[in-house]
Amino acid sequence: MCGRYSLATPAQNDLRARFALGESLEIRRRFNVAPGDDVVAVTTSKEGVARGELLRWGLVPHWAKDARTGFKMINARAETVDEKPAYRGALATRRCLIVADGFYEWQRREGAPKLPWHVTRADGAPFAFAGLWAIWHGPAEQVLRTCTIITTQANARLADVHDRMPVILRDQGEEEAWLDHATPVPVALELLRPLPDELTGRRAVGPAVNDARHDEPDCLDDAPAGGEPAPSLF
DNA sequence: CCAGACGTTGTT
DNA sequence: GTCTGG
DNA sequence: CCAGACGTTGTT
DNA sequence: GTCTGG
Repeated sequence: MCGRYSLATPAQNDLRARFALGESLEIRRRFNVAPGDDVVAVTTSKEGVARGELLRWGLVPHWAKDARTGFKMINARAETVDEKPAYRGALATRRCLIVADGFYEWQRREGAPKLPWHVTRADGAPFAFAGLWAIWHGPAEQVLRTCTIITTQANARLADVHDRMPVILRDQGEEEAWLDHATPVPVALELLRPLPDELTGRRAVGPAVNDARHDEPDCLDDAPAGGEPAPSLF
């Protein structure tokens, strides 16, 4: 799945050019983005123009009674996203990009603490998750713009760490197709594949990332020696 | 018809 | 809002 | 995803 | 165990 990620790339101007985020959007270096945070995203206006904005991670559908619903909807399964009532409408008209440069997966181990891995593109370049977004009108004048990250089966490169991974669009062409309102849903669904093994990089990291409130560079530090999976005793 | 869910992951 | 289950 | 709470009454 | 908050 995808419950934590990074956008640590220091070159903000490169990000603005690469993803058409606009000049005014504030882009902070993030080492530990968690559900409930405002995240850097690209949506499409009614006129069909891509624009950068901040969306709260955790989709709150327009019919939700309260905003806490979002914590249950941080991911949408690619295999069923066109069937689920909570996502089907968004799939047709509110697809978005969520800008990142890595994500974290926790590997469960017998007799040892869960080991976090930082997964990136093999070349370390920033990328976009395939996402969906929604607008929610709360009590008073409260308006929330929220999003979810689509997940799929993990590729072979990550199979020993976890069985799910977020959908990372492969290139700018796929990103434009995902954002384009003219792309029919069946065509958009074809983009929801695992990143190819040869484009995937991974590195075990230390426990700093475990705490969602800790958003510091040491989240990316190498796992301490002995943190790698020990040979099974049996 | 009304009531209640609407989500994913991992673990038992 | 829309679908499913009762 | 992980971490941390999981409760009520009454008083400030 | 399950829910909430980050």
